[in-house]
Parts: sequence; C-alpha cells; structure tokens
Amino acid sequence: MSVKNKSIYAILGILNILPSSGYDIKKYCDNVLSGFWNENFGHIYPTLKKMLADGTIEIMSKGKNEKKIQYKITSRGEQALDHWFLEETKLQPVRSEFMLKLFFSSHQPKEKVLQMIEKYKKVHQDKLEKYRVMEMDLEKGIEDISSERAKYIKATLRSGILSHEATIRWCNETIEEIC
Amino acid sequence: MSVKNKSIYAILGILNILPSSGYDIKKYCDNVLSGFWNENFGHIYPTLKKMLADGTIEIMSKGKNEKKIQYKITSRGEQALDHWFLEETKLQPVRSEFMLKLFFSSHQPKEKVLQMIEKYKKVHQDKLEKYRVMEMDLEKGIEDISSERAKYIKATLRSGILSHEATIRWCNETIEEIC
DNA sequence: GGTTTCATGTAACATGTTACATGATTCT
DNA sequence: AGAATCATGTAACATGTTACATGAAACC
Repeated sequence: MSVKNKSIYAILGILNILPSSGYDIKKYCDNVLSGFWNENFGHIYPTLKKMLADGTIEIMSKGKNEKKIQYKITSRGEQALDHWFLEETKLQPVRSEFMLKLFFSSHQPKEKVLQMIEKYKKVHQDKLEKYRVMEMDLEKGIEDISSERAKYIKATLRSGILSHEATIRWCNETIEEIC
Repeated sequence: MSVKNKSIYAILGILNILPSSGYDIKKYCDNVLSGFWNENFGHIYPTLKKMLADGTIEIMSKGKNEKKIQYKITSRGEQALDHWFLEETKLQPVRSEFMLKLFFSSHQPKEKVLQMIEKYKKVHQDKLEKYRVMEMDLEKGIEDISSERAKYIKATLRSGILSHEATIRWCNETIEEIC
C-alpha cells in the first residue's frame, strides 16, 4: 500500500461512518470535509479500485433498484484506519501564492497591493460566515450525532473559525501598516 | 508557458532581488520563504531550464573563479512577474491530515487524541518561536533593506505569527473541550 | 422539454518528491 | 583525514487536476 496517498484514509474514514458510493464520497468531501480536505473524481475512482484490490474495502450487494456501486469498509480497512491514527502526522509543506505575491510586491503600486489584500479579506470573511452557519447547523442537528463525534466535528469547525478570524485580523493590521 | 507552475514566479521574484544559482534559490526558499513557500532541487533545476528556454531568465557570465551557474531575470521575466501580480490569486485547496484524523477520531482512546493535539501544539509553538526570532532579526537588520520591502517582509512574518498563535489558542480550547 | 443532479469512469496533463550520482570545497 | 556543506543534475515514482465521455433520473 502506498505510503503517502492519504486519500485512502479519508475514504476509509467516510466508509467507517456509512457505506457510500464514489459519488457520495465526493459529496461528503465537498459538503463536510471541505474546510480541511478535498478530493476529485479523477482521484476517488482509481483509488477505490486500488483499495478493492488491497482488500480494505468491498462492494456491497446491491438492492434491486440500486444503480450505484456502494462500498463498505472491511475489517482489514478498519485495521488500516486504526493504524493510521497511531502514525505520526507530518504537516504538509505550505504553499501560499498570496503570501508569495505579497512578499515580492514592493515594486507594485500600493493601491494594487491594498486591493489584493481587501480581496483576500473578503474571501476569508465569506468562508468564516459559512463556518458559522455550519457551527449553528451542528448545534441544531446535534441529536442525530453521537456526542463524541459531535465534539470532534465541532473542533474542526472551530479550527476553521479561529483561523479565518486570525486571517481577517491580519488583513486589517496589514492594510493599516501599508497605508 | 505553463499555467499553474507557480514556482517560476518564486524564482523570478528571487532573481528580481538578486541574481542567484539554483542552489542559492533553494537556500532562499528554505531560509526566507519557508513559512509560505517551499521548493526542492528536483523541481528547481528543471524549472530553471524551462525558464531559460522561455527567455524569462538568462545565465550571467561567470567570473574566473566562479563555479556556480548564476541566473538573472530578463526584461521578459520582469514582464511575466508584473503580469502575475495583476492575475487573480486563487487559494489552493487545503489538505490537513491532522484535521482529517481528528474528524474521524471518535473511536480512538481519548488520551491518544489528546497526545496528538499536544504534539500539534508543540510544533506550532516551535514555529511561532522561530517567527518571533525572524521578526526581531528583521528589526535589527532593517537598515539593509528598503523600507518598502521591509514592510512586506514583515507582513508575511506577522501572518505566520498570527496564524500560529490562533492554532495554539485552538489547541488549548480543544484540549479543554475534549477532556 | 430542457436543465440540473446523479453516477461512473478514463486519458492526458501537470506537478511534486525522493533517491541517487557526482565531485569540489570548507571546516574541524 | 573525515565530515559537512556547496553545487548541479537525472530518473523514478507518486500525486493531483482537468477535460472529456456517457447516460439515467429527477426536477421545473
């Protein structure tokens, strides 16, 4: 099994909650994990095939009217998932094109730079807004989820909120500095 | 020219400050840009060749005792750089393996999760410490750099500081919540 | 009847990382 | 003399993204 393809763990984690199709997995990534994880079809489908071959997932027998292919986690997959939790988590190298631009922008007209920062701020304000909505939705729907799971979901949401708030503060501070 | 390879702009930005060799560029990335950008040799050298072919950089005539190949930016490279500043900056999709683990960790023993967060906190504290040192170094060495450049360098440092501080606050909050 | 969403997949392309190879120079 | 750093580069591998192809079903 590949050493670095972390997508398999995202998929195992999702299937560990609920058997799903490739399409469902993509939706889950887009709707729920989007703050810290992303996948695309061109990656999901080949990965599912690999995982089938590895025996970490298997195809569920379809009902009569079922058209989609649903996968579920195997006990081998559960083991792989458990093992992953104990592994060290390395931070992936950061790459912020925005910061790269800013770093090199001393020859650019000040207004352009300020515009760029304002835009960046707007993007983060919008994301923050979405996180806040998600946090409220979680509070509302909390009965449907075990309190243990809710705790961890909330923690990832809080992470997004604190990080976007910090970014917005940085934008304000930096706009001041540059003016 | 490739649409997405942003490394060329990192390289152009560096050469726009000072003609450098591939090795110098790598060092600059490691020492100065590391908070928001990274490059490796396996990427830099082929990219330099491509850029030579594109005409955005050129080889400087070597002095007698010079062994390293120094590149400098051409006027075409300057244009490419200027053009890049006006382009829209898209945020790159996030991928945090740490958050992915946390999200799925409701079946894991609480102590393991807490340990994982403590470790994460430690990593960010260490990085924060480094940023603070870099900030002080910048204050000290500020005469060597134009005040315009210093402003932008400082802004990127502040971004690292605020973001690590936010992460540490999140760790403390989350440790409380989980206990 | 037309648009959107569901659903699966491949091929081409682009990007990024690691390991290896080589040899000079500088430091201890 | 040996270790560390300087310096350039390639090959293999791994990963990730986009565009394309196809067709059914649900919605308006």
